[in-house]
Amino acid sequence: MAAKRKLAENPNSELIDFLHELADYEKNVSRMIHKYNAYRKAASSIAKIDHKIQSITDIKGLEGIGKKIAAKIEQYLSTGKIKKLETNRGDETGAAINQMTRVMGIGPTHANKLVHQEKITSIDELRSHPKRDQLLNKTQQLGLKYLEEFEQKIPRDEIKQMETILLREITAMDNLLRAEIVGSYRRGATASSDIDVLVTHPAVAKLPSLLHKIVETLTKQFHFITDTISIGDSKFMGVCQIDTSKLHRRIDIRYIFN
DNA sequence: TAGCAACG
DNA sequence: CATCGTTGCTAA
Repeated sequence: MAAKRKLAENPNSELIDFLHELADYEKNVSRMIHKYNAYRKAASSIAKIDHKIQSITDIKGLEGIGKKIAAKIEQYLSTGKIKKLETNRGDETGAAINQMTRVMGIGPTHANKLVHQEKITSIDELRSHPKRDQLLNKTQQLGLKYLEEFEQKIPRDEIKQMETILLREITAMDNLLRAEIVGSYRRGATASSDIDVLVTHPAVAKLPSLLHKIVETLTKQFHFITDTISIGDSKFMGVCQIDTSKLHRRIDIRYIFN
């Protein structure tokens, strides 16, 4: 295989990162979803520019860049910094809220509640909190338990091994069932953030309970699935592990029935 | 049971 | 890339 070339970096990536950071703060901490959208829109406009922005005239009139954001970009161009961003970074409460949102299932609403009502300021404090299990629903408890593992990318080779097991065991259950790994793995990625499985059955009006059956088998017979986050008739979200020496991984199984 | 929160 | 469908939780 040809050596993988490093993707040419966007000439304005630092500015784009700053805008994303401002956006996240508005969404997670200030709870201003419209400001969040405005920053995202501005960032995506700038991402389309293929040369390094030299002056404010390069972006004046660009879609999604109004007075307020233009002023911040001006600050960035002249000083390399954005005051608002520096202020945000100095906000310890805001930092705590952002930490909480690292946990799967904890969004802006719950993160704010944990920090403002329970005065929790870090992941460690959340872990050791006496009321931890009352403060978090089941999804969030799993998210906290596996936080560091879920933040690790899954090497392609590991997904390949999982693919072998999944395809074998699912077709063994019913030889009409077809399973395939989709998502970034399917698109050739060398590492993925989760495993995305698509299961189809050619027969019409097949029982919706088939997904439950698949999940039950992979859990009880093979101990491949270790936890269920949510399960309905068409979508399973959970946790799996190829063997006990490997990390726990996020897995989604979608079942398409006609 | 509706409506919110979170995920992908 | 954002919007929307699916799922779970909880207040009413």
